[in-house]
Amino acid sequence: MPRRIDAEARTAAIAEASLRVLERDGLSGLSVRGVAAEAGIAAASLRRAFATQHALREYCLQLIENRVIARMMALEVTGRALVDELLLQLLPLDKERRLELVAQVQLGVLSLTDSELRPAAVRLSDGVGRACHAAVRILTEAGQFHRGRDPEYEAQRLRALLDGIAMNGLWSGELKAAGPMLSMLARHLDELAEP
Amino acid sequence: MPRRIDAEARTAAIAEASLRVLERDGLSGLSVRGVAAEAGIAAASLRRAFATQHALREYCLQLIENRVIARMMALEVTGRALVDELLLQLLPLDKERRLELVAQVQLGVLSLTDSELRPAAVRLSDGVGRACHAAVRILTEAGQFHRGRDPEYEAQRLRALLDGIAMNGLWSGELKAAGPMLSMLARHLDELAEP
DNA sequence: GTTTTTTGAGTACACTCGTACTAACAAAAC
DNA sequence: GTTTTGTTAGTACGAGTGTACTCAAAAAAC
Repeated sequence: MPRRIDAEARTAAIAEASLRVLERDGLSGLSVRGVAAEAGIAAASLRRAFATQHALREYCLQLIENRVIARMMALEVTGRALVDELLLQLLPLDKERRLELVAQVQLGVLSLTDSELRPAAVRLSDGVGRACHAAVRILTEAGQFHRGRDPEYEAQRLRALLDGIAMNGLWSGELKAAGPMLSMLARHLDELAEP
Repeated sequence: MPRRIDAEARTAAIAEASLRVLERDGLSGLSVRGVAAEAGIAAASLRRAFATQHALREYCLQLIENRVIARMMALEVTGRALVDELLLQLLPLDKERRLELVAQVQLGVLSLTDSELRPAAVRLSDGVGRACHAAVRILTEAGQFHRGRDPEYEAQRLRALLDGIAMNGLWSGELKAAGPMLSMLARHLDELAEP
């Protein structure tokens, strides 16, 4: 009976268009009409996939989480190299990751004053924290984490540092700050193995 | 001839009302009518002080910078204690500082897609960087910065860490994260004096 | 007193917003 | 073929937006 049942692909395509709109026009551009135009569909079709704008914004955060996790799962290295690649998925090093991060920050800031959106934003934020704890664990197993250091403290400090590097990278234009971001993170990880 | 010439006090009062609106309602609440209502004045009076909404947003960033700098100038301690107090002015430890930080992040994120607002946001961001460089310099002069460490690297890392701590503090509710933020920063500063 | 300037309140315009409809068209399932 | 479902286009509503006016009231300066 149904004409087509690619509901998942449709919602994903809409959410990806939303991310592009968020990076180009910011929060004010994330409207039903604007996203529908970016996705190349009718506004009514969008509202069939997402009944409210809140559902759309929530799914955007979900999509970002899914994309980051997918990239992390696809990594095939181990030890320190894995930690490097893991954390690099959270920095705005190329167009794709910058797109995700800008969208995440825009929606995250919105969640500060939109209580409905907070749970989704907090979930994504918690994911970053888990990744940093995992990074410390992997370093420990690889013998690249000095036994005298406090794993819990270092995980939290790494998380804050990572967020700070990412934010500073956002203020700078596109790729200008890719080098400094990489070297600072690498240098910090190096230090974890020593004193 | 003029009725009153307290133009500066008026603009400052409006901008302070804007910060309150930004924290309570977010960017979407920063409208001419909304801010005028919060400031307790007529919308026409607001538009006499700020001809465009862009001028209002720009002055909000200016006001935040002025307030932070004023607090820093008022500090009367030296050495490590000065560094502590200096950096604490940039963390959301109480209502006033959280208000400023939320407003700053809201406008900063807006500046990502509003090129007119970028210069003001970048100026404020640069101020944070200068504060971190000053912090490292003060620590060095006080003998609390190990000679083996790289001042430039440590200043940049401190800046990223500070931003990250601040952002993480924002996602957490109000004062819940004040303790962890303080201890993490203190511990990091302690380490700068050693290895 | 009069004059001058700012404020306050109100109104208006053209626009966009989220949301909710309708009606016509297209394609797959039976 | 018919039926069922999804897409499209269009319209409509009430609300909010930035911006731009007008006009009466109020207060300081002369």
